[in-house]
Amino acid sequence: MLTIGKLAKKTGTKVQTIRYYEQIELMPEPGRTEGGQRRYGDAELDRLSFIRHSRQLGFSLDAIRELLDLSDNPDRPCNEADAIARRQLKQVEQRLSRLDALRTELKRMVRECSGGHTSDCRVLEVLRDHSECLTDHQDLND
Amino acid sequence: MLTIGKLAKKTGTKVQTIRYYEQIELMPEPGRTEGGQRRYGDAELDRLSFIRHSRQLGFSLDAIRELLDLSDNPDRPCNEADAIARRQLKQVEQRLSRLDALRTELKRMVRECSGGHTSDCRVLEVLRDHSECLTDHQDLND
DNA sequence: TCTTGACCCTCTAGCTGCTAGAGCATTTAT
DNA sequence: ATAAATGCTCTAGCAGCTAGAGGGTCAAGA
Repeated sequence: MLTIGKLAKKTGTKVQTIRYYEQIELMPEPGRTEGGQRRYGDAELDRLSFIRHSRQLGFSLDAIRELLDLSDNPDRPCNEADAIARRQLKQVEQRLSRLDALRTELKRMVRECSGGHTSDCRVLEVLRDHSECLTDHQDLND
Repeated sequence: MLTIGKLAKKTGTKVQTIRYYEQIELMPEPGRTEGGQRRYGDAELDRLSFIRHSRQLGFSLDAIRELLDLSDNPDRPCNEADAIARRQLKQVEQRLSRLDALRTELKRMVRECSGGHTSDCRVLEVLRDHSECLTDHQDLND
């Protein structure tokens, strides 16, 4: 039987976070000692590890809820879990390409820093210059 | 003179967001009509564009506050702005490498989906299997 | 000039995913 | 028996917005 602190250590989660997961019903209410302290068994350890692992992979708590649900019902078709993973993959790839563009831009900014005063600092200039970024949302009538 | 709605459109910001920026003093209090509606000029348009552009590059509101401060004081040395940009670049690169690892893992999960029932779904199995991820935080005494 | 509809106002509360702190109780080792 | 370490609940806070209620204002057309 594990105290909440030990469970936290074993899973690399914070104590508060575990209680939070209980509150939002991602983790079940555990048993308690006479004095009212939580005690956890292996099932909870597994579940929390699953959650933590999923979080590290960038799944939202809602997605994790779905995944836990699927894994609690082994008769449901696998493609639901697959779909969640695919959705997640798509999001990750989108984030990656955006970040990649940012990196390029930031590198350019840093490379071109004048080294002088802010009045001719390229970093600020790039940020100030919005001539190229008025395309997406710009309504030319206004 | 722009209404808040026009300003929002021109900068691709939501109206509520502009008011929020005013509230946290990232944007100045604008002039008002007799009836109490906000009216904006070019200075505000520029400032908001700067903010928006910086946000798109992933800067935090705090970082943006610093940057705006620098750009208001053209005599300060450029390297402060440079440092902020470098910090940002570092963060972006960290996020990139983490995301890249995630993508690999997710791709593997999706590739190996059994197509059958969740009971032997690789997606769930990978998530459940924490044998490799007990290294960082694991205290072997517990 | 009046009306209408699009816009604007403030205020409060909500979202995600935690995290921190106050003030107190329990557990465990010595 | 005592004291340190850990646990408890409750409330509030963080970033960075977003949404909705319940109303007021503005500008264009009839």
